[in-house]
Amino acid sequence: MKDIKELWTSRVLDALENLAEDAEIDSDGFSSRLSVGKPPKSNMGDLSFPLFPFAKDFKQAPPVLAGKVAARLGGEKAGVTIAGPYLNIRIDRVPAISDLLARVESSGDEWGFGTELTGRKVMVEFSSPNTNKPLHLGHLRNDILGESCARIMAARGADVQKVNLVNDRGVHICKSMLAYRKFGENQTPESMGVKSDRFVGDLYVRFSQWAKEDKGAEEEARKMLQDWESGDEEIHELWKTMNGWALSGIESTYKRTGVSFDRIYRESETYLLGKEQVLKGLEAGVFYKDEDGSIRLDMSDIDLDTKVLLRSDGTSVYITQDLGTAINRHDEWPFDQLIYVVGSEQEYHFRVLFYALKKLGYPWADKLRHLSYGMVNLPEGKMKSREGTVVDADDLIDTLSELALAEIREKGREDEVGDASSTAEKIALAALHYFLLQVTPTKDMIFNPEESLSFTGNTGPYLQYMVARVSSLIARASGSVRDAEAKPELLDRDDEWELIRRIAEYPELVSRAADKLDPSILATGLYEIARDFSRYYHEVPIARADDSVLAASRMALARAVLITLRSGFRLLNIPYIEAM
RNA sequence: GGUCGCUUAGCUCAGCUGGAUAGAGCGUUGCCCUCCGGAGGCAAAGGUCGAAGGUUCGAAUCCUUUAGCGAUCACCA
Repeated sequence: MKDIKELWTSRVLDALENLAEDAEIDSDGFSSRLSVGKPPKSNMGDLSFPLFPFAKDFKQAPPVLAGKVAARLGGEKAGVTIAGPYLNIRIDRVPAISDLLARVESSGDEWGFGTELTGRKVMVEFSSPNTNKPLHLGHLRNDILGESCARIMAARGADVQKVNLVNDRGVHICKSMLAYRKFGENQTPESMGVKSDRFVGDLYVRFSQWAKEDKGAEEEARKMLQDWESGDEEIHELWKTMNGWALSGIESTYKRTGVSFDRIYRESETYLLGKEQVLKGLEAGVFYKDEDGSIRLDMSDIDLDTKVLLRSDGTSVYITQDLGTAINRHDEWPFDQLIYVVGSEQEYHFRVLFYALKKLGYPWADKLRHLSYGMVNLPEGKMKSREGTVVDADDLIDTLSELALAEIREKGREDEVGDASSTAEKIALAALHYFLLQVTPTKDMIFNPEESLSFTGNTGPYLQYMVARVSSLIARASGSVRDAEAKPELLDRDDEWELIRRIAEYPELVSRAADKLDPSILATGLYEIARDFSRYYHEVPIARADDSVLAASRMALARAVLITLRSGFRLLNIPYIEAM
């Protein structure tokens, strides 16, 4: 379809340039002014070229010009019509259908893949959990964005490495450790029968309560951090144990949601990095020593203030280690792009970080990118851990899963589904992931628990349902339909052509999603295919069409729909199920 | 206060480089199971695209101003 579009664009351009030549008009810049669109109604054609931009050159009204171009392109016989100032093109359907169906079939699981990113090494950092509490809804958005973007870029040929920088040290980590010492009574997640990351998280909450009553709590936590940094053995033992609990719990959530990493970095191993770089920068004169003794970055070039890179006592701040880790990573794996999937509240931080690296003279500094995603808010407002309004990731998936299971039972589909609880879990993940991905990443979104649990309308389960229906349609096709050979010329309905067009555009959607780091482009596209197919399915008999050749032709279309949806599911990390 | 972002139907969101009558889902109202899976389909109602200027043949889209909301501006992470 893309080729056809390009072909017609150049034909129209040629026609315009020829006309210009005849009239001795300068045709420079015509190509940049020629745009291609889609007529509002499909019966008007498949491609449209507005001719307003050339009216001035020719000193002719756009409709007159459109008529001349149309005539030159062969007029109606060639599929070219005019509608006022628009030049509309009707694509020759039969060869396009036959070509597309063949391409989808032969690509199979790799339908939608491409090569424009081949050879590019892309590192994607996401998730970044703290080892003092379980994952929450905000992490789920982060995780699915990172995972999905990684898969989409890989589909377009990139060599992707997914990394996770675990925040496993610092005063907040000490807080849950301190709470354990004070209130833990040597219990373990096993002895309490709670998920291990939840166990640690509960202690963190316990600390906050204690700190409210006792002003000395914060001070004790700071003291503990100092002891940790000086290598106190007992504290390190406790730290290892509790981090192990937190991490194994978090990892089981990753596993549950289908998120994975190629490399896990721990802040406890990286937090000392960067100091050297800052000192080198000071020597080179790109940073300066303030009169208070701290080493700073002057950002007046980009209209920002100054930023401390090293404290006056010589210790690191947050950005120091980020400088160090970025440099380390590039040394280890010279990436062409490094994408940080981090909330929009850290935009300032990344501006500073990228600027500092540029000042240090690293040419790859402009290959860094902050994929800044918006906050997930609740209808009542922000999620706040202090107020206990944070939505826990596991709880949320549990709830979704229970609802899905209840739905399966209510519909009496337990037998057809096989393992009902595992199917329910897959439906829950589809609901969750699709909900989080259908919104443009950069925008804040509102998560209404009741509404988002809905399984009807534009939702993940709706897409799964369509896939399940098509799957069973294909699985139950009779032998005569199976054996018959599809004839593209029998797919002559407008709704069939519309479906073909959407399927044909799918690879471009994947490509655009990769380029913009925006899976919502794909999510919307998949929904439209599913919706159109659903309408078609209601409208015409497919497997039960009048004769087996017609049935086989429609089945070929159904198969193309299935292949496309399944491909999209993989890229969006939405589980595929054959029955629900 | 500075910087960045957001504002489209009652609600949640689409709207590709400016192009023909601004689209979905939910909710509301009314239809459709002798028919391949009703977690479905069809239809109706619902909009001065926050406001005001400007650029343009043409603006939800670009520019300026302005209002409301949010984030951010630590020797915190």
